[in-house]
Amino acid sequence: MRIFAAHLTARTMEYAFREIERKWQERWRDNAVYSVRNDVSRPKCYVLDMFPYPSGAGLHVGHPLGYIASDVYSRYKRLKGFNVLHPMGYDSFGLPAEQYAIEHGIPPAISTHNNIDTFRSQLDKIGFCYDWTREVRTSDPSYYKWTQWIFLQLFESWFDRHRQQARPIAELISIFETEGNQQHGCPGDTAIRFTAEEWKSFDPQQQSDVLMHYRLAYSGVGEVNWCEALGTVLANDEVINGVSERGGHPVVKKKLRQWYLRITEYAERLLKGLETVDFSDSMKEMQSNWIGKSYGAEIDFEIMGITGRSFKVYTTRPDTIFGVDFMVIAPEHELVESLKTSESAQAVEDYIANVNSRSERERMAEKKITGVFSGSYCSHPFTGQPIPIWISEYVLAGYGTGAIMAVPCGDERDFRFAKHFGIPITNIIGAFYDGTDANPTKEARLENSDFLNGLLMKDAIEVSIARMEQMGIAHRQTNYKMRDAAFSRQRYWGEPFPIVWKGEVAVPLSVSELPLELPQLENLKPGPEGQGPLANLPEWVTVADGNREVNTMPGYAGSSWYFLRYMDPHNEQEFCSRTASDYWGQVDLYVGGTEHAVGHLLYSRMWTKALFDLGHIGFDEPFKRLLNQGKIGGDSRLVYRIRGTQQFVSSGLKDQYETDELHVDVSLVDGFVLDTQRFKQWKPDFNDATFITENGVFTCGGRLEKMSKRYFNVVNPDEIVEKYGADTFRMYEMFLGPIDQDKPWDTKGIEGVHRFMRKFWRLFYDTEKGWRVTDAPATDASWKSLYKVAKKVEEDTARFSFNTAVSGLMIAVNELTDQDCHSRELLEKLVVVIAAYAPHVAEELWSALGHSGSVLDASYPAIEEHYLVESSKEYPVAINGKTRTTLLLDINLSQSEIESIVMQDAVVIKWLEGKSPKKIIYVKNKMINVVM
RNA sequence: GCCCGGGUGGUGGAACUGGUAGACACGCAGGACUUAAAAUCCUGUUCGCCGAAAAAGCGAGUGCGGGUUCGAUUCCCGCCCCGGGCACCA
Repeated sequence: MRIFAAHLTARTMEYAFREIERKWQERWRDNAVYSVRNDVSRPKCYVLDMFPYPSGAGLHVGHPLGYIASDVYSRYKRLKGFNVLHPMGYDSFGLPAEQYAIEHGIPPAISTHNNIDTFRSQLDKIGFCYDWTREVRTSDPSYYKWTQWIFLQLFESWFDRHRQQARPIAELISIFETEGNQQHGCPGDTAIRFTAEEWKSFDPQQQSDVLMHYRLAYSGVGEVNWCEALGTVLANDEVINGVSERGGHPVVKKKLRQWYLRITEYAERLLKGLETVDFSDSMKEMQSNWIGKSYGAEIDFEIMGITGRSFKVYTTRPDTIFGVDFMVIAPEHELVESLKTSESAQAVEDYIANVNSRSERERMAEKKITGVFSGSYCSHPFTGQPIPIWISEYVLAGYGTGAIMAVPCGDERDFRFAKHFGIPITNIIGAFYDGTDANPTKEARLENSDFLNGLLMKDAIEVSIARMEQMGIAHRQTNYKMRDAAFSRQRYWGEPFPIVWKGEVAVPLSVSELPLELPQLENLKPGPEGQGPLANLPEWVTVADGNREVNTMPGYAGSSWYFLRYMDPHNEQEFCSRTASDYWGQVDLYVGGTEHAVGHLLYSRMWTKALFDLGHIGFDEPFKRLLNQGKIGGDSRLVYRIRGTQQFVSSGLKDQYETDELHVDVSLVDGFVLDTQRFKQWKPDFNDATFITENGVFTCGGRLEKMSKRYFNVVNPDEIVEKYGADTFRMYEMFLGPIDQDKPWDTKGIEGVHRFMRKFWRLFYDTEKGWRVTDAPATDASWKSLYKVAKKVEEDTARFSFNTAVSGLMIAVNELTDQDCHSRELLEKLVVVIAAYAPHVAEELWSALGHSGSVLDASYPAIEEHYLVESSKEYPVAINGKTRTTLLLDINLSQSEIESIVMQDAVVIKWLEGKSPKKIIYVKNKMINVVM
């Protein structure tokens, strides 16, 4: 098909990547090459990138790494015959846009829109195969209509612990009407118990309050960091030493009404579900640590002096019951008031006041031991001895019962507390306790432990629980560290809650009233009394017989279900049709960073489970397989200035002077060599700079660190694409190393990949000879090279070993060049093999080879194994495990044939020194080892 | 402190199930082509010893010290270092 080559000018015989890439990007767009239909007749593959927040800073070369990997994988699967869903969109609600609006007066909707445009234009240059007709934006009312709808689904549901699934709240109401809540204890407040008759006697307000304790999305009172001077609520990391980070104003705990998701009800299923998904072990580990399941017992202790009053502690080590030297309750514990005595009252109150002045994060970070004696005692259930009850912040109100039994000989924190306050320590583990440290062992034999004496601790756990259960003072209890997720923010730029408060009753909007649009608002200052900015819009807040909820949803609301919307993005009747979700199902490959390990991934897993329970989708884990890409670090360049001067010294000589180190923009440096002229112009300070060079060259120092503007080490993908082309950029990002590892960016290294691209091009075109493809048959050696690389790219892409796939392509191109192979039949297949990695050049050559459609509609070549079969192999021959020579041998030789050949070999004879070998190990197709 | 990753040439990395350590690149050195440069191509490049050099040969070598094995980057035990996550969770 020389016709196709004929119109090419000499200039285009060169690898003109800029023209090629522009041309194909336009064609892809104009012909909607990447739009995907929900074609249920074809096998599906769903490949998804983690939802990006469109930040104003733009992309650096580290950001697209995961996108390139998922793009390569998507294209590869399409070549293998799959209908591939590969969408992209924006998690466009969020705090940065709101903060930007407050500081610059640009409305969040506008700045977000601009950021998305920048983001998109950067992505487009890299040549991704996203189906942009499916783009979603969480801040778009047509999207958040369904976020609100799902919120209402959660609001109208409760979790049936017997069935371990969500059910409609209406079913709970009918249960209450027939049998009260005897079978379904209240997750929000275990003290709530009622019969059917009592339920019916409740007024609407009481019924509403009870139901709120069951709902999966519920409203409750939570503590926030309240800063009176700023009139706003602060996040934990905005509070330092009890004052606000901005301005240093005092911050106090304030109880505010908040929304929560009852994710704790799903703890068990979130844990179990990990067994069914293909995530890395470390990712599963992080999630299960976060969920934090533990087995133990709740034990009642009688308080002395208050007849009949007792309190519960939670412990995982009931076997240590005789080692209890004191009790500790959280400062927020409800018994604090009743435990304090006239002598202790002042100290207790001072302590509580001090604790309240600090954020939870600070309390957790606190290393000092603090606490106060409550003034009261409880009695030991077996010995009847009095045990002092202390109050300390190291016990958290939200975990277990908010009270512990302290066993200083076995628990590090209890030990330090006892030492600090001079509380005597009982030893129940003999020599395992040395008096200088607690020992948390379970292997000791118990002493001083009455009926447990002589038992191994791990066995005594069961014995002690059984005994205490029998006595009616304890029961087994499984606990989870995880807490319910706070689901409201006192902010503007988020989804409004579809809730109207009528008195104290939260009334949901009806579906027909959705979306409840976020009103335009000029002034984004906080509302009165810690409320969000929406409280400043009374005309929006006030509705007939009620007030709208003024909180908005947090960032993770929209991102918890977006993968479902991509399946059916324009559906105005449903969040996603069941037909679409049944077809596309789970995300087959989810690509993103580890920073979302416990937040986003757990929330979206919970939403998926709830939607599954309620019958809206047919699967309960959203992501079948997770690939975490590593980060690309920056390679900074440093110059050394002699202190107090404008004289700079080359890095090899810097130790001879007293110097200060400065970061220099990496674009001014070639490798390590500084362009001193440009450096002088870079900043006014350096106009008069002088340089002490080494042999006329000024070299910089280097350091690997985070890619960041302040280190001047940011490399913009736009520049790389402009200089080398998108295909080279994609290939190079993949070539850098294993996708899941962190690695430094080295712009210098991209040259090698670009050389490879040109070498590949020259299999087809030569600047002088023009089009080189011929109809001559390829040699067997060439076919072997082709099928070897086809097989390698296939296997390596499937297991995400993109770097080795690229090196395989390099080897193939090197071999085919050496073989002077220009066979059309062979090169057509090679173009398909490379297409997923370098899509633009593949399209160009596919077209030049005479094809009219996209190369993506070709099929990946079937491997013809017979070209790969070897008849002989060069075996390494080792003497005692050390390779001494090699022998080219037929692959099908027997052990005895091998032995006789090996024994005649001169090198082997030399090493044997006349002795006969003990044995000869022959592993077919691997190696030969002569053991002396 | 606990948990999870990871330590291989000057650099990024390869070696997939225990079988020729260093593929493929970068960089560097030398050479060809060129008036010159760019581009391209060729040769060499783990370290040490031996040698004028090349070839050949020998020794060491995958963070350190042991072990299992005919054979260990790979498996086991004990350390060291780097990166990440969690951190009073009873």
